[in-house]
Amino acid sequence: MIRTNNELLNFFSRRDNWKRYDTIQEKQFKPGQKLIVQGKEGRCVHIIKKGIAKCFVREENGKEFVQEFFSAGELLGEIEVLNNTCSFSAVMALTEVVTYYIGKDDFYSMMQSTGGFNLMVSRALATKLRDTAIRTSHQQTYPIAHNLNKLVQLSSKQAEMFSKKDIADYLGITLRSLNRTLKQMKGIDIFKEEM
Amino acid sequence: MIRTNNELLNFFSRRDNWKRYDTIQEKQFKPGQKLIVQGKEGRCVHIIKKGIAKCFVREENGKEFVQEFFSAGELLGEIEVLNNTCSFSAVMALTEVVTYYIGKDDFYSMMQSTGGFNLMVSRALATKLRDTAIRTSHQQTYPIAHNLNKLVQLSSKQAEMFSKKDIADYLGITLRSLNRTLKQMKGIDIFKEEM
DNA sequence: CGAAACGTTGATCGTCATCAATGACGGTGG
DNA sequence: CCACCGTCATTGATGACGATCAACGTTTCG
Repeated sequence: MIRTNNELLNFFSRRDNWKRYDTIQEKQFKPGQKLIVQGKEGRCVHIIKKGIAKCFVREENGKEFVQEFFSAGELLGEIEVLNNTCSFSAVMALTEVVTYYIGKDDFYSMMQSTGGFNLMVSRALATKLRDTAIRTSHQQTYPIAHNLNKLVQLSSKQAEMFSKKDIADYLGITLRSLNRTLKQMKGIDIFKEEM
Repeated sequence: MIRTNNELLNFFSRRDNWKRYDTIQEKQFKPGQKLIVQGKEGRCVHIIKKGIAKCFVREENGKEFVQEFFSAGELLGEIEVLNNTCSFSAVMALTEVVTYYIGKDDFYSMMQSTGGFNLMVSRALATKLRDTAIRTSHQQTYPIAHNLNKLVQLSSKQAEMFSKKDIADYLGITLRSLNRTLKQMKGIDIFKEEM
């Protein structure tokens, strides 16, 4: 549920790997603050040093859909930078978040000249794509209870960090429906006093 | 609906760009034949030269979910190769398909040494991720009619190529529901005699 | 001053009604 | 025979409304 990327985290935790790039610096975000704004052009990428952020889309009908929760090592904004497009989703800090900020040009420089960095980026993208595709398929083909069950089993501890609204948006359902389903599951399943 | 990638297509249409790699060769697939089998380890990637293929997941409950339809220039199998994993989805030729086949090792060589190729791959991944994410969000937050409407408007001509079952699986709905919705829409909307 | 009483607010749940999507079954037409 | 549709029943998810309860701050009274 919360994605991380150890490879990138390790890479950036060694300052030597990037200190020659001017624009790279640490940035702080308070809970609720946005790292990326939906509809804006992408001028930089972030790699999360610590904290948790949610990536979500606000649809025209007002509904929110949570693409993913990101934490240490995850790459943000790379899609927009690579394709020269505006961002289709927003990223907001849920906890205090610290990132490594990288300007667009430096990001491209690193891709071209810093050994292995392009592979790391490609792998990060491939993993995201894989996870997204698997999740999509599951959520489309199974009812709420099944998906919620899976989610709770995987991450009942982590789930405490999120508001129920966020979890509902992640599952693509209403808060009301989430509560209803949780209620039903408590009767049947193992997790009596979770969440 | 049918994705293409001109950048990669152009690159591979110039034979000089890749003729020094031993494993690269053209491969042919007849309609119904599989380019990638779900659950198998990824040992190669394909770039489609011509034809149309569908990428889909068979879930444990027997349902099929179509991730995407791919055509000229699209990259297949890169996720598995980059992450050293088994494929979570299958790819099957819908029409006659011709691909550029690239063995795993050559793919990595090209990423490292052939100028600009790694950027092309990253961009291809980024585009796929973007499209997938946008589609997911839409399908989760809008009813069938809305999504189907959008799909028909974008690609009423292309749609003739596919079986209705595939379109239904792409939308994550039943064939029955697809027919029902189409019927309803014909009464209301512009496309009287489509599909 | 401090404690009890009050009102406000937000989150959750019971209930009922509604809509969206599916399933079943039989009929029709190419 | 198969693809499609009419019909009806059913399940899944949502929406609306009111009741409840806990949290919190404010008021009131001894």
